[in-house]
Amino acid sequence: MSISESENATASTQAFEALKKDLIRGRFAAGEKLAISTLKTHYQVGLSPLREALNRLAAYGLLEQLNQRGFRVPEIHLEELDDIANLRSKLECMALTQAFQKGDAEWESLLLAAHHRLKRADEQPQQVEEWEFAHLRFHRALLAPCGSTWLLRFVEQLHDQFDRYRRLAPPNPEVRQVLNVQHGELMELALSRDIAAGRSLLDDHIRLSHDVAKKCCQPNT
Amino acid sequence: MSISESENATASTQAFEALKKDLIRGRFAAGEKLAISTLKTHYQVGLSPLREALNRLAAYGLLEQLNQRGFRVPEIHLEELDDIANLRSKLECMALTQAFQKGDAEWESLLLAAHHRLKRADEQPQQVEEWEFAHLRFHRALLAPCGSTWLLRFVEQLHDQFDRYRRLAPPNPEVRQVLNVQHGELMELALSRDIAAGRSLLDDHIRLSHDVAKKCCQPNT
DNA sequence: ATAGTGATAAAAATCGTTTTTTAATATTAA
DNA sequence: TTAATATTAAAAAACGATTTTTATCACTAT
Repeated sequence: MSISESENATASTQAFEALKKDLIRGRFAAGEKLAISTLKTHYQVGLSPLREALNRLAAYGLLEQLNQRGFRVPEIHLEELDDIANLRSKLECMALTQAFQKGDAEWESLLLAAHHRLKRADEQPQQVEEWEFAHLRFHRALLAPCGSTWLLRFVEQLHDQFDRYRRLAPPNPEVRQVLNVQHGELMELALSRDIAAGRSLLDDHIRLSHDVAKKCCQPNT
Repeated sequence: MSISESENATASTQAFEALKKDLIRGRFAAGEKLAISTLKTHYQVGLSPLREALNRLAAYGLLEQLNQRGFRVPEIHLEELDDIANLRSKLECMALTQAFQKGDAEWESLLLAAHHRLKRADEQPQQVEEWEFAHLRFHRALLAPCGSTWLLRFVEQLHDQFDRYRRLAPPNPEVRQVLNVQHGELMELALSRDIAAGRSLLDDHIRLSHDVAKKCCQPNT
């Protein structure tokens, strides 16, 4: 997703990425109206690049844009979480099938590496953002060779949407433990190209996170 | 998609919609670098709203954004057309299944109306944009009650991408004739809730357009 | 008391200019 | 002649100020 090769990022792009992270992390309340002048001082950017970032985020679906009355954080709805999770399952299983068919030895190495990094990050439970990033990268690596740019794009977008809901729930070590085991198993199934088992496990994996996220979704439905 | 309720649209939104239309219509050459100052005079908007529109279009996938070097129209690639068409088939068939299950009498009426408007538009072959709009609306109406906001969003996005390719091909009355018959059949199958036949026909429908579009895709692969 | 109207304050959107970065061209050294 | 460097021109990005729109609140009339 990130346009920037971490170097020459414009103020727009930096603001976009910082805001995106904070929106997924839950720094803003659901339904909250964003005060542009506040954001301006907080993110230390001018008005123009900030507005460009907000426009991108609205087009991406992490903000709502209301003509002549600014931007607001989307509300949380149980039905939307269900929609996101269900579609995510379908699209990721689709991608997994193709990835298992097309993935080569290079892919296996990268997946192994991503999994290792994820396990390492899991040993530092205080560094939440590092784990989140490693987690995202593992799931990306798993589906990367599926061959469809657009499918990967939508999967990423749904993953971001899903994470916004998931991260409303408080950390749960037991569940985390299960999810981590599943990551290892997904990697193994990738190596053995077991499509049926892979799809089934990925589906369980998403459903488990979904169930946890659901519990924190009741208040503002 | 359109944020504006056609009234209080901001300059950003107007520029976004005008540019989107022109990008899909093929007013710009594939790969072309957009000269912002030219666009400014052409669309009669200031720099800020124009840049906001360009940022939205890039996030939507109708433009490429290169940090510090502006915006360009994406290249045309046969492989991408295949990707778009294949994914579009899968997602639309998914949506069709759910729509046929959930659609009610109100949906049937709206679909009937949309089909009628499409047939009328087809009698005025010189008014291309009117037909295109009616066509888009018919396909929207067909899948509307599928129950998944996100699926509809992705379907719409792929439809726009697909149309950019499709509209590179010169008009073909014979093919158009077949497609129109299929629209009527799709409507009939919707009324009779024949999911299997509906999926199969929708798949054929997309494949036929795909095949036509393919022929105009060779030069710059 | 309530609905409607007008004035005021706040915020969003837009504009024109300045700064920064990239691209093109010319210049110099190997 | 080629490659590297400096210079200039062009374009993108960002800023600060202005305009426009919306929201708030007081006031008036019913």
